Amino acid sequence: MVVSDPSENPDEADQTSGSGLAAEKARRLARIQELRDRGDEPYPYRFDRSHTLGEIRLAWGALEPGTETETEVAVAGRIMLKRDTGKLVFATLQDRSDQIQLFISKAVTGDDHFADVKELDLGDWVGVHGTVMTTRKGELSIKASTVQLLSKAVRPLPDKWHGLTDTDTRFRQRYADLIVNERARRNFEIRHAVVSSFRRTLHAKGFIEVETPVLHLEAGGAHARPFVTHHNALDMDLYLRIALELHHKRLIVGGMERVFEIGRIFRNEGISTRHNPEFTMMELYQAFGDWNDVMDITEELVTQAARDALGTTAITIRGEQFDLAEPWPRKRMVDYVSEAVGREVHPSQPIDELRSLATEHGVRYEDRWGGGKLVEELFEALCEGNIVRPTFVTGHPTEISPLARVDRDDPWLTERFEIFVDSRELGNGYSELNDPVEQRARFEDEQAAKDAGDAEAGSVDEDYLRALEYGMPPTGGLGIGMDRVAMLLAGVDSIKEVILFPTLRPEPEIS
RNA sequence: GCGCCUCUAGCUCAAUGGUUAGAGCAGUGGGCUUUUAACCCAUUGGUUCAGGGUUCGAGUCCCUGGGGGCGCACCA
Repeated sequence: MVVSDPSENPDEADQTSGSGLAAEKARRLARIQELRDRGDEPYPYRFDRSHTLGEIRLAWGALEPGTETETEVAVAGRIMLKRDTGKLVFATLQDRSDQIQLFISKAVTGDDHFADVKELDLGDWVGVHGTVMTTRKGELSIKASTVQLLSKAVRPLPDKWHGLTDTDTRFRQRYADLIVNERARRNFEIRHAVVSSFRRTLHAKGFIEVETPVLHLEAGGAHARPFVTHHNALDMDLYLRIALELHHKRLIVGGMERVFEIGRIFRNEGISTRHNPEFTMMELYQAFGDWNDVMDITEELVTQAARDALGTTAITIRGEQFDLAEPWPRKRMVDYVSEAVGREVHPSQPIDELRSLATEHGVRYEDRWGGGKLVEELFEALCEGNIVRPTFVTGHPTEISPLARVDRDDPWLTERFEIFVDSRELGNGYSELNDPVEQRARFEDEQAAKDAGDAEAGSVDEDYLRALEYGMPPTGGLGIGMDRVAMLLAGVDSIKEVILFPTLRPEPEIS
């Protein structure tokens, strides 16, 4: 550890007057030195607490005003507010669970200790021994006998009332955002509740949680541009995964029957209110099931997550109330498009008809696109934006679904669905294609598209085909964007509100 | 990548192109033993994102660059 002598840094040492940031830091650093000079440690190693603040409120929240108890407690947290009335100091202590007032009286603590309390700054961490009481006005408080500094904050907190509002600062300094913005803390509690709820639901259904490689030889399982990295010892490029799918289905071949993973995936694409380059995907695969089974599981997962995170299945989207517990509509993509254009649309139609339909509705297309791709583009342009309530859009054209099984009733379509909520895609699932011969043909189509210049197209994954050749049972598979579910339940419009440290450009200079 | 908006004290915000850029909070000094964003008195603190330009005069207008936001494009 390097300890610098403050005298070597006159910029910081000689600015204890004034009140700029540098002066404020210098003043607090001087206080630290003062404590050490007299033998006190401003950064002690540990503190034993008897209760969290939430536990205190739960147990004593109903005390009558003006009650003094004999109950000795030890609590710890950060000083958020201080109200100094002379010989009596009120402070607001915050821990993860709650905020509770400290009642610190000079007559109780003694003169010397009280002087130290006066020296505490907003932002300091303290451990407090005292008794539970309520004030005359009924505020639940800890009457402190000792207030021990646990960690001295050198940098001042943001505005005590307004908190942090500048989004740039909030996302860059998430630590400060979490300290002062209750809303930010709540969003991440919801996210946690969603993730743990998914795990509980899936464990109860007999799914095994697996961990599969992040570094891939081929970035398969989705259409997206990958990040490339390099392994020095093997001297080869590797791709960060863009999906979990292909490894999971290898495990189904291996006989694991029910697997899931909640993992980070990476897509080298634009950043927006709905996209972060790294995000969290839950994928699951269930042997002997098909798309209907995984649609049912989807409803159950999200509905249960709402119960666990919010205590209700009622949610509001764009001012409209919906109950997640009601069955979600299931409707074919071709039916959406047919409805939007006023006549029957299907990828089997002559390509010229579909192209003129695209032109008619202002949808630009490329000549290499087939009818299936055109139908999807029409759906995205004309229908996607109108879907508000949770909905399964089903029957994606085979052309755009290289890993999905063809619909048992329609060879142009697949047994595939996407979940849409508030115009956003929440997830995707299908009856898995398990015929190795057909899978090879689909891969070869992908490879042809890639060779023709489609940067997001896949290629032939020979190892995956070898796995299929051993035989994959009929399987239903599902992928859900966990960040999007968290957004839905937290009621926020930006994915950055549910990702602790979203991807940002580097800061020019930190002061 | 394109368009629009935005950036002022540690934080939250003011400031018709016109004195020396202000206020609240935080900080500092003083007062106060039941406060609740405590209060009262006094007070410190600025590279107005950066660099150019127009002007007698620029936080304000223009240009270039940077950060961020929103929209579009991209995005299974």
